[in-house]
Amino acid sequence: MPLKKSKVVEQDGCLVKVVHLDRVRQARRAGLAPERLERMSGLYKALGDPTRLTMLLALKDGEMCVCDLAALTGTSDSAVSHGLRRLKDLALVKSRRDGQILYYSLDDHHVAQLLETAIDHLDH
Amino acid sequence: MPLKKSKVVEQDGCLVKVVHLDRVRQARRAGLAPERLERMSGLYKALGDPTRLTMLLALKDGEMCVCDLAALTGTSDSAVSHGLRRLKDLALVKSRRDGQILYYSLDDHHVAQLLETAIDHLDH
DNA sequence: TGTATATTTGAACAAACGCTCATATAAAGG
DNA sequence: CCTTTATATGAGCGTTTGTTCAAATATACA
Repeated sequence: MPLKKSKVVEQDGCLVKVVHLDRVRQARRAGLAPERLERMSGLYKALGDPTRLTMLLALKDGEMCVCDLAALTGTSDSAVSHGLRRLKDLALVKSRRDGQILYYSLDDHHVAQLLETAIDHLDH
Repeated sequence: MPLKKSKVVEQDGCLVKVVHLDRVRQARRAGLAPERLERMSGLYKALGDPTRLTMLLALKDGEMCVCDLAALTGTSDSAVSHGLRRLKDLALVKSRRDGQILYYSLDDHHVAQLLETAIDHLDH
């Protein structure tokens, strides 16, 4: 079997070495637009923090308010509030006010599914 | 409708205020073990970087070698290698050697599913 | 064996992150 | 109104992160 050799090609005005130029081009075509890629990694980044993740997993079973989530996660109300804002900006959670209390819950069923899929992967 | 009031309870030797103590206790029971939570957030953290995410999305369509991924992502071979090691430690990718070249691919179908689920969420 | 190619590894450093603290807003009740 | 309670917000700060650079492996080939 003949072994592959690398070529040096121009890319954005720079010289770059590649082994499978066709494969790289295909990946570039199939890849996400920069804006969507940024959104997608931002989504994962938000989920990649134990505190925020604990909140989301808890909200899978029903709505909770800020100070309950603070008691659960063992951090301050402030930290929880900061975290919830990020999750809300990404449409992962939504809130409902009842008097002074804001009840947070998962934004839609996609979010729970997102969590389930990752949990499935945990067991190898 | 009577509005909820917060209680102050003891937790780990500290005083913490909660509104729905029962709800917090339920969430604590249902929650993941610390070790699994850490693994899960570590998984998301690995996906939460544009460079690594670009690699994974590209590998969905077939295996690629390090320098191809470097050309695709616009970073150095070294950066790609560092990234791939993290993904490999989390069983997100696997590698196969053919001569001097290492071909990386998604570890199993779960990974592609993990990516698809997130892409679905992107469109609201 | 010696050179070239492909990838890995560790240290170093700037950038991004999550928390805390102090302060601000919002709603309820006296 | 004024106070209390629940949450939000911005600045500051120590930690983590991703990249680069230099040097180390590993395989192929002359």
